[in-house]
Order: sequence, then structure tokens, then C-alpha cells
Amino acid sequence: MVLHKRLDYGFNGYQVPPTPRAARSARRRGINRRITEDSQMCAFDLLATLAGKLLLEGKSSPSSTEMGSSGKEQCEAVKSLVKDGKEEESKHDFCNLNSSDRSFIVSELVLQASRLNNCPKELAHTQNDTYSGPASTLTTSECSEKVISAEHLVNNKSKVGYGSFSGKADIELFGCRVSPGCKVVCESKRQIKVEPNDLKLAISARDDICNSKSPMAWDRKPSCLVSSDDSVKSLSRDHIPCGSLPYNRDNVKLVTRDDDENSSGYTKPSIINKAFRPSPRIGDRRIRKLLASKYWKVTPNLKDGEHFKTDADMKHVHHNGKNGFKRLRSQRDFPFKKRKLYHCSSLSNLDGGTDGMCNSPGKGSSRDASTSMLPKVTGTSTSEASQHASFKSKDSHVKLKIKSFRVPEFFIEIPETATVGSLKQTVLEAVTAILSGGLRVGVLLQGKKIRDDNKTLLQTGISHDNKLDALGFSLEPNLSRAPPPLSPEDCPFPLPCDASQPLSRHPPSPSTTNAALLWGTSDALPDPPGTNLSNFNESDHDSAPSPTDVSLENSTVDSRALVAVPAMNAETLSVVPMQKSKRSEAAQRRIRRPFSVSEVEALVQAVEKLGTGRWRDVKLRAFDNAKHRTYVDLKDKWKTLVHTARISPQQRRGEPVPQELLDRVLTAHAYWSQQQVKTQFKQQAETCRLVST
DNA sequence: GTTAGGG
DNA sequence: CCCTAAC
Repeated sequence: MVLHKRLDYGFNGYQVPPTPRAARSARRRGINRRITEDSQMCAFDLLATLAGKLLLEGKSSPSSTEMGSSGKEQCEAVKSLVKDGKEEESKHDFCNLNSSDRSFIVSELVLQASRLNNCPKELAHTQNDTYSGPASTLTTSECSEKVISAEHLVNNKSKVGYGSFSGKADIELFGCRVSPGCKVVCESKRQIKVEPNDLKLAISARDDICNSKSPMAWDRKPSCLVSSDDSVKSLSRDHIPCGSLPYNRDNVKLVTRDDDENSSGYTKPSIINKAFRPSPRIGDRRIRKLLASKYWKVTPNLKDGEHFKTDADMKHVHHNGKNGFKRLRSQRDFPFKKRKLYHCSSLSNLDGGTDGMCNSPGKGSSRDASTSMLPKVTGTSTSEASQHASFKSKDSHVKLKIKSFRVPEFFIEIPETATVGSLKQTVLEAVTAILSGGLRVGVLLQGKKIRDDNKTLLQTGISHDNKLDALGFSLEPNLSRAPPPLSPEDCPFPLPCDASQPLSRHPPSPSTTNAALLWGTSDALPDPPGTNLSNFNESDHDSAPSPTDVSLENSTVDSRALVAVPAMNAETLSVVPMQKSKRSEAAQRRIRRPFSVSEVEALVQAVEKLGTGRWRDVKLRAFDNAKHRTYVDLKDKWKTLVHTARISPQQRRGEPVPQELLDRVLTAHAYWSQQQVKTQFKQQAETCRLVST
């Protein structure tokens, strides 16, 4: 392990082995991909979505005594919100919840903020950034807090999730190719939708991860968590592991929905406290598969299935210089790039979908001197001009929807020998640290940061509907607080994934794109039938693994993504895309290059003529010019062809091979097998004859 | 270096 | 596709 080298899983296009098995194989051999210099720091561009929308709602006086009288009203309001949200959801269908998959995700957070009625007396209440006690004035800082608290809610749910053994909270890395399973996850678990060129981070929190370790009692049913109620307050404080959060959530309303529950979207707060129903679905197929998978292995130090038991174990693995060395460079070390985060104000989803509401003056100006994350442009706007009305309607309320937050940019250093599972774990830790460690929220109005935290929304103009579309929030690292150390409960084991996904967040550079295109078409060159078959020309692209694998086409990113994050411009990235230059030493697994039909035909034809035991001749005859096809490849392909021909067409995968070819395969295989037997028999007879004489 | 077969 | 034993 060369210390000065470092794996780069950034946008250079780390190519994960195409199959889990390949990943295992690669891991077994300690093969890893890109090596880059320190100067070429890459970073994940993580997209963390709150799996829903945040609603900021201003309310006149969310004091603790409010629940009695106006609580019902509030809940009714929430109810209507949920209803509206449902409409929106059904329309945009980004949170389809399969009834068989009761993933729980904080799909809506309704933050209640007090209205900014000018009330100088109460301004005194809200000094500083710490909002405490009942107040009836929402200052910008409170607004920030609410936003961030909401994020922490989500985040902490996620933490609970992955901390529990059932591992129901998923953090998943999506690559160019999204496996069907992951797709389902995306859709059913209300995870974020991701872009093929972006590193994908999906965080979901599910109710059924809650076990005895996580006393959080989230009810699946639509619930309204009004923390001004004392019991619920204790729940939100005690059971939601908000830990280091300084934020007061007394005003936080958590509204969850569940599509398969035909409900009005509101149940009495007390219901929330009812005992959590342990999910019997621990046997979730996926999880089961994961549990059985070898991906549990974190480092060579650990045996399969073994996972962290103690904090010391964690540290051992994490800081063992040889294998478990990981270093996370996070907030402190590197400035965050600005991220844009657009709130998409919408209460109800009516129709249409101009992104007017989501457009912010800061759009496009992702480069800013400060270190905050600016709102990210959300391409899929669910709001429209007509929603201004709904915005306006609730007179004294300011309702905002934040579609997603981006995780601040961070860097990861991980040894080559690390497993994919440990990489995931590292990312998970990093994200967790960032999200829970210390974030501040900045409020931007028309591109300008509102620094006076004591201003009311009314004073700043945030309450003006016509300015809401210019409102944005930025996440900023809170450098005053170090990320809390990760406890083993947080990450008792790496999150396995049943599908290794290529990580690529970098839009393919022109060169790689061309290579990929060439690469993709080289095999499809029509092979003139009857002519010399040895014309599978070497395309020489196998040595340049491109992030733009042809499998990209499989990565049909759901257009219903919660947030469509535009691919970053290549020029905005300060990282030199890795070409094949640096990949000299470490034995690189060859790119998988599926045989085209014409290649198969050539192979079949050659084998028909030469038989199954002369692969070198087959190679010379039919694939002489295809340097990337070795005779071992041809032999292997024949093997798989025979297998393919024997199985039912339904079981076949990949590019379908004409049945006619498969028939020829079987025929030839039978013939040559018979020949082999014959020759063996002859040989035996010969030897017997020789021995006897 | 080839071939065969398991992974 | 990779790996390896066997030839």
C-alpha cells in the first residue's frame, strides 16, 4: 500500500466491478481502481434528500399552551397539508409506497414557525441563534433552526436506521446503472432520485428499523407530531436521538404519511406514543440477502459476518494503519463548495410545473466565496405559479417547501484494500458526521444572505409571496462544533449492498464519452456474413474504463426524482479527470464486454469447424483482430453459450442470442463432445492395444 | 503457452 | 472475466 497514493472515488469514474461477484473477486485480490495524487482531491457530491419536503409554516403563537385550543386547528391544517401533499405525491409519484414495503420516511416535515408580526417585545425573546422558550416571533435564525432541525430529524432517523441490526435504513450508492432492486428501493422507500452522473446517496429512514435499540416510536400511520404537547415533546426530545443538537424543536411538527394507509393524514398526537410495532419484516428479502452476503466484511481484519461490537472495535478497524485506515476529511479541512438549494414552495400540488418558484436569483452562481451550500437547483419543480395563491391563503403563515438538501462536499480517503462495504461505511459515516455534526442554515433572499437573525420574516420580506421564490437556504458547516464521534451503535457494521454500483458523478469528459461510444459500437460492427470472420477489430478501449459505461442506459433516472440536480459542469470541477494514465501497475480487471451477436455467430461458426478443444485456433481464425478476446474468453463464451442454449429463454439475460445460433451451439457442442468421446475411446483402445502388445 | 474447469 | 491446475 503506497501511502501517498489514494483512491479516488470521485467523479473520475471509479468503476466498480460490474457484478457483486466481480467485486468480491476484486476485493479478494485487493484490486482497486483509481489512484490519484493528493493534489487531485475529489469529493463526493452527495445528494441527501430529506425524502420529502419541508414545509415551513409560520404560526402566530406556538406556545406550549396552544395545543389545547388551536391545536385542533393546527392539526386540521396539517391534515390538509398532508392531503395536499398526497395529491402532489400521487401526481408526481415520487414517493410511491408499495403496500408491501412499509418503508418509513420522513416524507413531510412541517415546521411551524411563528409569524413575524412585528412585535418588538417578543423580539427580545429571540436573541442569538438559540431559540428557546415560547415565542411568537419567528426570526430568520429560528427559521434556520427549524430547517436544520428538520434535517436532523431526518438524519437522525437515518442514523437509527443504519445503527440497528436489521439495517433497514439504507444508504446506497447509485451508479450509472441502477439495478432493478435499487430502483424499487428508490421508488418505494421514498429515497432520493439521483442522476446518473452524480454520485448518488440515498438516505432513507424506515420505521421498521426501529427495534429495541431504537425506542423511537414512529407510527406508520399518518401522524401529527405536535411537540407542544408535553408527551410528544418528550418523545421528540428523548426518543429522537438528536443528541448534540442545540436546536429546540418545540415547534417542530412532524407529519408523516403513508400512502397505503387510507387515512386522513392525521391522528391524535397521543397515538404517536403507542408502542412501536416491531416489524416482522426483518426477513426482507433484500436484507436477508445482504445479511448473507460477503459484503459484511469490512476489512481483511474481519471475518465474514463479523461486525463491530464495541467502540474499540470500530476504532481498531478504522484506525488500524494497515487495512482499516480511513481518513475522512470533512468540514474542517476543506471548504465546502457552495451548493444551491432551492426551496420549492408549494402547499398543494395543483398542476403544471413551471419551475418558477424554484428559480432563484442565485441560480447558476454556484461559485461563491463563502463556504456555504447554496440551494441547489431543483429541476423537478412541483410548484407552479398558481401556487402563489395557496401560499398567500394562509394569511399569517409562511409556508415553504424545501425539496432537498445537499450534503456538503467532503473528501474521503480510503485505502485501496478497502472493501466496497467499507467504502460505503465510510461515506455513511461522513454523511452522518456532516449532517449531525454541525450545520448551520443560512437564509438567502434574492441571493443575499440575511445575516440579521433577529429580523422577522415579515421584516425581511420572506413572507411576501412574490419573494418566496427568491428564498433559499444554505447549509454551512458549523466549524465550532466537531462532528460527534461515531459510536458503534451508529455504525455497527458496514452497510452491505447487493449490487455494486459504479460510482460516477462526473459527467463524462468528451474523451471518455467518445471512448465509450466507440467502445459501445465497436462490437456492433456488422459482420458481413460469409466473409472472413476475423474482423473484430480491436477498439483498444478496454484499457480505458469509462465512467460512461454502456450500462448507463440502464440508469434511467426516474424523472420523478425529488430533486433533479443538474450535472455539474466539468469546468466547475477542479479535478483532473483520470484517464488511463495512472492505471498502470495494479492489475486492472478488464472491462466486461458482452459478446455481440455477430461475435457469437463468428464463434459458433469457428467452433463448428474446429471443435471445442482448439480455442487458440478458434481465436486465430475468427477473432484474430479482436485483441480483447482471448482464447480463454472464447472458451468461456462458448461455455456460457452452451449454458444459455440449455436454459429457457425466460432465464436468459443480456442481449438475446438468436435461437438459431443457440441451436447451432447445441448441435456443435453435442457433435464435438461426441467426437471427444470418440477420440478418447480411440486413444484408450490404442493405449490398451499398445500395453497389451 | 494452451486447455479445462471452477469461481 | 478471473484464476489455476494440468498438460
